[in-house]
Parts: sequence; structure tokens; C-alpha cells
Amino acid sequence: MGKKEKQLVGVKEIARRAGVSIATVDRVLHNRSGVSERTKTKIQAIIKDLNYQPNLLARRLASGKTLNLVTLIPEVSEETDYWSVPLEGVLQAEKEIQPYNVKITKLFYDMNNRESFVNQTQIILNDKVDGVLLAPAFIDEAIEFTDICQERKIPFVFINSDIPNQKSLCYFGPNLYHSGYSVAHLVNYLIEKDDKVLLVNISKDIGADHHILRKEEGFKAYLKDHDIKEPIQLSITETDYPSVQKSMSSAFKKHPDIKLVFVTNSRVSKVAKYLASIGREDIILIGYDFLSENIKYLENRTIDFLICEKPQEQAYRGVRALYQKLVFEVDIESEYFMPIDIITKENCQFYKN
Amino acid sequence: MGKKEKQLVGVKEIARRAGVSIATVDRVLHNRSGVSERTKTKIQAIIKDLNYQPNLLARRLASGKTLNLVTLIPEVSEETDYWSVPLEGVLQAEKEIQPYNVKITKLFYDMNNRESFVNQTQIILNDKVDGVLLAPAFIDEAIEFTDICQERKIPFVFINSDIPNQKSLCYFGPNLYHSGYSVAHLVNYLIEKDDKVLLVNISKDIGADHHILRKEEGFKAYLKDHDIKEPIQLSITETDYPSVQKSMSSAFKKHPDIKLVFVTNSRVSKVAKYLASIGREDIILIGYDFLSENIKYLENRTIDFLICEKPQEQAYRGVRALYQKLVFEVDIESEYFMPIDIITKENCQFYKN
DNA sequence: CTGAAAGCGCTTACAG
DNA sequence: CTGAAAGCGCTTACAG
Repeated sequence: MGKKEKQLVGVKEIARRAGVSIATVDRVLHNRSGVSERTKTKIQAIIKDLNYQPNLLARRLASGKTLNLVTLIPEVSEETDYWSVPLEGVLQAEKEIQPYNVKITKLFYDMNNRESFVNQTQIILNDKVDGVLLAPAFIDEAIEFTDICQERKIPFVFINSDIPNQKSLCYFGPNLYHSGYSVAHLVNYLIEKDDKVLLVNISKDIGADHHILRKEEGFKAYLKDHDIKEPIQLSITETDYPSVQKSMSSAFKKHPDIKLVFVTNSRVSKVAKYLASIGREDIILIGYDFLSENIKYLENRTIDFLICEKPQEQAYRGVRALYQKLVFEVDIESEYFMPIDIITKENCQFYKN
Repeated sequence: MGKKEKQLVGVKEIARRAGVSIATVDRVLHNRSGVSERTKTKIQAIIKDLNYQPNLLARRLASGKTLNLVTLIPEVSEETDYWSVPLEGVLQAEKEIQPYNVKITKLFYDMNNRESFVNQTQIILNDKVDGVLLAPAFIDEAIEFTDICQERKIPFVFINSDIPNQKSLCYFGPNLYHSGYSVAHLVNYLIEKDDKVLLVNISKDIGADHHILRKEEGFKAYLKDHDIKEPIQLSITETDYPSVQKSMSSAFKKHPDIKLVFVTNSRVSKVAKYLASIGREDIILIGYDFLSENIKYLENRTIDFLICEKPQEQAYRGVRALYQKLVFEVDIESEYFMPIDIITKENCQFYKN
């Protein structure tokens, strides 16, 4: 490493030019009160003139402050281990910014329990917190919580799904409509005209499942835009395997000539299990998310394509955005849509969530 | 931000416990000479005991050193603007680590001029340099250069293409063989058995073009592994449009029933131009790289799939790896293969290079 | 082989 | 409204 050529501009130099002490310069730098308008203007002019860039290392070292960030996402459940992936992203970001005096408190709630969400937000609000990362599964409660954050000027980011107009610092997640639209585009390459397509939704409360609804909408919109006939639809409202098996079985009885199945979320592995059990790996199966259960079926070619929108990176970027904002006062774009990745048996070994 | 609870362990505390001065602790911390074996052992025990983690902010602030990194990649040429993308990655990384006293010198060479590469490596070697990022287009010259780097203990990373066994800190780039293999897997979904596939190589010196050769190898291997008949092949050794047009034209005269064309690099836009000119957008066209020229043809559906391996991220990660190694002494994995991304008209708007 | 002192560029009480 | 001084946790000459 080379010796640093003497830093040309620092608080010292500004103070010298203004004929004041560095303490006063510091006050102006941080918009603190107790400086006469006259000195303030003078110092500001010098700061601008010198194009002063504060030394952030020194700033953080001297202040001796710790940045307190909180993440609140669903806990890993037996239903799906999806949420272990965003958590990885939080941990990765934590590892990287740890050296800069940042503390990340990781809180979790139960996706099937509205109250658990509210409880955790209470905990956050009772603590001294500088920034929040949130996966807002319960919309109303999330709005209530983030309204308070906004009052207190605590920046927050959403991941996984957005609540528009809620003044979040940023949203990191999929564009769900386009995700479905893109899948249909791919499907268009994979089937012949008039081939039967089955669209499967698996969720306990499909009507409230924003993810599923928007993807389905996009998927169908593409078909309509391109004069492709509508898919057959199947809604499965119990997520255990026997329920999936039963529903799939009756659908296939009715439509034995289905060529392609599209499952609108990560439960695709259950459909894969069914297709494997009846020896119909020839049917093209498309679903969501790079989870070990799904990859297993991708590798044995029961699943043909997995769509994935980098859940780990969502959380990673979310934490970093908070850090950038709070430490460097960097402006953050208010929306960051993740890429819509297409994963196959052959490229999956290089995929990064 | 919360006040930091008093840091429990620092050089001061270690010095106190060892009954020595902090200067001596510092010497042990950095393995500098001039400490008796006895004190050294004692101090090391205490360091371990306290699980001492140095404050990196303080370290960099006090040392007053600047880290000098150099990047050496091809310049943007009229042939292709591919290399503007990795440059973006360098600039992004620079922006992020700028606050930590890192200087990045960006050097470029002419892909068609071996000498220009050597000249630039000379410049690097004459300077005080802490780490190097290199896109090693000229293998022999790159080996010679990196041998010297190794002697001088200057860490270096490769991007875009690897030179195995050269003891680089890391390689960030595609696994070319698997890239071709993955494309063939995709092709398998897109054609019927016995459909004709045309494989097109466009390069001034195909025999020396590692990228093309390995991708072709992987592509053919898949076909062989899956009993699919061999592709028709076309080699075009002049990269201007008239030459491409001429070669394509005669290939299509010979094989009017070609169903799918695979171009093994970013020159796919020239083939797209040809297919558009003869009104054969129905032919499935697959090529490489997320470049504006290619995206144009993707959007009008002349190109159907673009394969991309995140050239921006390659460079970004390369720079960060050097930084992590030099500042934090973090261990770096010696190979990082980029994902093999499949881009279509519909998901391209969210793609990140 | 070892230590006392100055300093990196800031922030933070405290005093006036 | 303003400044002198101490300090953040290290590193770096310099002296012995």
C-alpha cells in the first residue's frame, strides 16, 4: 500500500480558512444548532468550495456509535423452508458490514399467525432502532407498523412483496405480474397450439395470496395477448401431500392429455412427487424457487424449469440499502425488481439465490 | 444509533494484561520482528484468549495508507462493446470501496494487439501495486506477467476466462463447457427430433478462441449424451456484416430447413440482422450476451434466447475479492463460476448484467 | 528487544 | 454562539 498523500481537505483546513474551531465546523457539517447564521454561511461556502468529503472511517470511529438494524421476516416452517434463503442474505450482509459497527437484530413471525407479527413489531417499536427490513405478509398490520416508523423517521425496506405508496426506502422483490407473463412466454416455446396446460395454485388462502394472484394474472394476460387458449385451472387449498395428490389425480382423470403443468409457487415439488408417482415425468412441469426439495426433482427431470427471483439477494440488498442510507446518506432507488431467472437441470449448479 | 458499549478488548487491554506496551502488542499482531519469543507467546495467548478482533476502521485510519488496485481489461472496440460492461462492474466496486481509501487504476489493452497487453503489464510492474484484476486474453503473456506478480506476492484475479494452475486469488467467470451444455439442454426442449440445428462460430481466429471452442464442445457433448444428431456447423472468420451475410446465405441455400441457429458468442446480432433481412424470424435464434445490439433483436423476437454470464458482476466481484483479501485478510474461494442466465423478450427488462 | 508519544480525521462533552 | 481538550483504537517513527 502506498502512503497516503496528505489529505488536502479536512475539518482542520476548513476551520483554518473560516477562522473558527473545528467544533464549529462540525456543527455546521451536521446541521446542529448553535452557530450564527453568518459563520454558518461562511463555513458552508468553504465546504462547497473545497468539495469536502468527510472521512467516514474517522467519523464512525470517533462517534463510537452502533447502528441498530432489525429484520422481520417469516420463520422457517414445516410447510416450506423458503425463508431460510432470505435469512442467508441477511447474514451475508451482516458479515460484510459487521466491521463498521452495525448490529442486526433478526426477528421472525409465524406466517399463519397475524398476532405473532404484531407482537414482533411491538418489540421493535419498544427498542432503539435505526432501520427496519420487513417482509410484509400481513398488509394492514404492516401498514400500521410502518406508519409509525415513518413518524419516527425510521427508514424501512420491504422485501418479497411490496406495499405501494407506503413510503418505504425501497422495495426489493419480484415483479409478480411480469413473472407470470414471462413464464407464459416460455410456455409458448414448449407446447404446440392446442396442447392442454394446467395451472395449479396451492395455498391455504389463495384469495389472499397476493403472490399467486398476480402471477396468475400475468400468465393469463400473456396467453390472451398471444391468442393462446386458456389454461385448465386447479386450486388446492390444503398444502399437505395427500391433498395435492387427490386434487391432481382427479384433474388428470378429467384431462389425461395435459402436456404442461405450471405451479404458481414453491409447492411445485408436491406436484412433482405426484407426477413421478404416476410415471408421468414426460409432462413438462414448471414451478417456483430454488429450494432443495425442488432441485431434487429438477435434477431427475420431473421438474423442467424453476423460476426464481433471488430471495437471498433481496434480503442482502435490503440490509445494504439501509446501511448505505444511514451511514453514507446515499439516495436509494425506491423500487428494485429482481431478475426473473430460469433454471434448468443443466444451469442449476451455478445458480446463486 | 446507540452508544457503543465500551469495547471490551483492544490493544490497550491486551497490553495491560501482558504487562507490555501497545507498540509491542502491535508488533505481535502484525508478525513483525523484534519481539522476544517469550513475550510473543504470552501476547499471542492473550489475543487468543480474549478472542481479539481488531477494529478495522481504526487500523485503516491510523495507517494512513491507500490501497492501489489495478484492472487490466480489453478496451471497448468497434467490433463489440462487450467490455464496457465489466468496466461498469469495476466502477461500481470502486464507488463502494472508495470511502475506505482504495484507489483503482483502470488500464486497457487492444484485444487484437498482443503488444498492447504487454505494454500495459509493464506499466503495472513499474508501479507500486497491491492487487491486480486481469482479463487474460493472451495466455502466454498473461502467464509471464502473473508469474512476476506471484514472485512479488501481489494477488491477482482473473475474470472472463481462466488460466488454471496459475495460482490466481480467484477466477470469476463462466464455466464455458457447461454453458454450451446448458444451451443444448434448452435446445432439446425447442426442437423436434431430426430438426436441423445450425451452430455458428464467428471469430477472427476461431482456433485460438478458447470461449468458442469450449462452448461448442459442451454443446456437442450434450447432443451426443442424449442421442441427438449433430448440428450443421458454420465458421465465419470475418466479423463484418457482409461476411456474415454471405456465409449465412450459402448455409441456408444448402439447408433451407434449418429450425434453430445457435451462435456461440455475442456476434449473434449479425446473424439476427441476416435472418430479419430474409424474413425468417420464425427460426429460433440463440446467442450470447446482454448487449444493446442483441437486446434490440430480442425485443423484436428475431433472437429468442440470450445466454449471459453477468460480465459486470464478474468484474465487480473480482475487485471486491482483492479488497477483501488485502484489507480483511479474508480467504477467497479460488473459483467462482457465474450463473448461466437465460434471457428472453419477457424477462430481459429485469436482467442485471 | 521495548516503550512513550504523536497522530490518523473526526466527535463529544464541557466550559465559557 | 464558540473553542480547547480528550478520545475513538489503532499505527508509526523515534529513542533507548
